[in-house]
Amino acid sequence: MNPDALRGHMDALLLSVVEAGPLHGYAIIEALQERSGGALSVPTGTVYPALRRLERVGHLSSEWATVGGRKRRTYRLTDSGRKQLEGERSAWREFTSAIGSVLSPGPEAP
Amino acid sequence: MNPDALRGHMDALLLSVVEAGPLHGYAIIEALQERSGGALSVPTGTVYPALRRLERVGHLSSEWATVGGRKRRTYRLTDSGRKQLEGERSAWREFTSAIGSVLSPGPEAP
DNA sequence: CTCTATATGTAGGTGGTCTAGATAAGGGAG
DNA sequence: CTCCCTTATCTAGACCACCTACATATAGAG
Repeated sequence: MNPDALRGHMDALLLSVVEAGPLHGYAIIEALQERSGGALSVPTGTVYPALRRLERVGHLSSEWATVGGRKRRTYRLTDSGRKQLEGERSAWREFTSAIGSVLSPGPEAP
Repeated sequence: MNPDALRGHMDALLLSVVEAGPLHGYAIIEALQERSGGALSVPTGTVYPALRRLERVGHLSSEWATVGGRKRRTYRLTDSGRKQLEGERSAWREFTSAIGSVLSPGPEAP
């Protein structure tokens, strides 16, 4: 997967993964891999800063938890984040539609 | 359209637009707008350097023409570019599939 | 003459992502 | 006990595709 292709879609991916329930960063990375059928392997150096950015703008909130001696920062979708995710989903549809119509070799039918 | 979303898909768009026949930069920008239903308005500062980059790597070739006193640099898809476009199209399908499966709220069926 | 459309190009800035490395604790293998 | 893998988080710095803004030039309309 070309890294540049993810530009501008990272937020949607992260928000979508934590939609069902709170998750910590490491689990988010695994969830991305799993739900994409292994196609998405996003490095930690991308995910952790992105999560902090999303928290900074208010789309996520976080709290620390300790499970089995391991410290985790668990992220939760805020109301703002839920609205944002809605917007991201419709933006995604518009985006794929626009690119798809340029990429598809078929000429317009009369 | 969020500019970042286009990252990594510009090549596919440009190659696809010149697939049917040679076009010059200005016409390529108009074709992108038209074929996307107005969704894609890519600035000249993006397109011209991108076209030069694609020529540098051999996916496009160019020649100057003068039409009605205006100078145009007309770009043509090379064999290498045609192969590249094929690859870009399949990459696009994989990309949309991967993102789509993460973004879609539906849980996997048993 | 002025303004718009056509047409191409560059310099410099932005910012999200990646690379690479640091830190730390649990648990199994040997 | 020691080594190593997994789990878990974080940051500094580099990269580079894209954008903004500007410069240049001709044709044609008003």
